[in-house]
Amino acid sequence: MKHLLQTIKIEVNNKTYLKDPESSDLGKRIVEHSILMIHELGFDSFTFKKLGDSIGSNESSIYRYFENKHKLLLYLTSWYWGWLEYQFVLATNSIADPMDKLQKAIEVISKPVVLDASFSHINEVLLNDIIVNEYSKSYLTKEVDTENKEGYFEIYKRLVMRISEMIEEASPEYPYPSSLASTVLEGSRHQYFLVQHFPSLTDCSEKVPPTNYFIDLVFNSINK
Amino acid sequence: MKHLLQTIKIEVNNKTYLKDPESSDLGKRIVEHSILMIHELGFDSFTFKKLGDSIGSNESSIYRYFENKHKLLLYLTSWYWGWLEYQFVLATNSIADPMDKLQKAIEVISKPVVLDASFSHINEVLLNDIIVNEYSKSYLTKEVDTENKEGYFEIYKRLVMRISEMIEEASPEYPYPSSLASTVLEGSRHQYFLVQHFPSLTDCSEKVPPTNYFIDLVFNSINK
DNA sequence: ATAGTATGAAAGTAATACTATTATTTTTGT
DNA sequence: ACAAAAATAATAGTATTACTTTCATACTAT
Repeated sequence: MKHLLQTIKIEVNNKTYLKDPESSDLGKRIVEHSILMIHELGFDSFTFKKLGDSIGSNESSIYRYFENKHKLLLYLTSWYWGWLEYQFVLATNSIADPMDKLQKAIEVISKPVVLDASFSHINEVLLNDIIVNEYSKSYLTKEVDTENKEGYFEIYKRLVMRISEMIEEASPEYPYPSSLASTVLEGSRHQYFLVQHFPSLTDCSEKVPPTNYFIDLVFNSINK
Repeated sequence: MKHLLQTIKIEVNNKTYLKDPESSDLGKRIVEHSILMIHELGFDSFTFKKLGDSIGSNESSIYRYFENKHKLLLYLTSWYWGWLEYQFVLATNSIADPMDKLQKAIEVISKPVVLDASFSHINEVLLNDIIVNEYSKSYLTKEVDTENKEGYFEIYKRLVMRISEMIEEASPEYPYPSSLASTVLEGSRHQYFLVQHFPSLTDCSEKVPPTNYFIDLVFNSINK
């Protein structure tokens, strides 16, 4: 996917950070290496201490950018959904036919992720893998309702609603557009998880992405 | 759902515990109060220290039953899936027609949970809520592949496969029975989560359980 | 009566998730 | 070129967690 504009910045809720990591070299290195490190160690074993050591910086400096590692995860996941939303809008915007539009939408959100050179310090392939393996941890907390009110999940919700609206446009009588939209977005990442860890529970594989399954699912649901 | 047998014991992988909690009074109180406490505090804030205090027992005594709180979560989740599988089999076993059977299966796994008096120290309603809000944490770990090999997710996998087989029986040509089965089981709990925390992302509600949505989804998929 | 088993109490350890203080380096405005 | 301000680094400290260890006590079965 190519960008039309040279300089795009994915806007993330500014409560996720104390200081915008895009505003400095250290900030970008924190983001860059946190992705590498969370991918390598898993979110639970990842600490700011280890991250500081790995980028030759100090724990306390990282705390000036992010309050704690949960907020960093919210930053990374919001960035991811913002990035995906951008591709989603770009790919579907010009399509007039509601069915074609919806099909394209499902493709964008369920196809394998490839590197996007526009954001040099962010490895989208690894970040996608973090989302597949850790995203639920960002909202499976006792603070989810407060954080939701504070807007930490806005981009994700907006994306689900965009899909939901497309389903409604393609089939105004279909009674479950929001549930179906959330099923496709959440389910898509879950199918990738199953391919990696529980291959017997899915018909998808390294070679068969969940795209065909979800296209089949959605179009059979709305065209009874 | 009534049980046919007076004394049913849900069998859980014995590696989840050091000493079977069903074998003693203290063990049962650990399980009983861990459910109350995880439900109240969330899994992340729950500790064996707090649990010990609340049941008037000692942290070290709890460690004699469960290695750590992750293993306790594996125990509770396995018990839950075993309990659900029992109801699933009981409800569907005698149905001959594959379509009726499948419909009943979806109902059992997606309907709201009610208290089951057969297991007096386990509150199934609260346990179900724990599954909705915490289940992913049992497998979103770096150890998932090892633990999967060691059989910690057997019951869950067996349940997905039972659903998958029913889908195949109802519609042998349908190409994604496993993916659809995992979507229904995982998606069902996700829809309950959305009802609780992100109601704008679902068409289900307190009054409309996800059952109808999933029946619609499955039957439109397999009867093109 | 006693050996074995279950539980409790208390203390200790290493790691985590921070906070606070002070020092040093870098950047910026004039 | 120089001073002030801002950013970063170094160090130390705290409370909590997730255990482990040791020892004491109680209860249980023969």
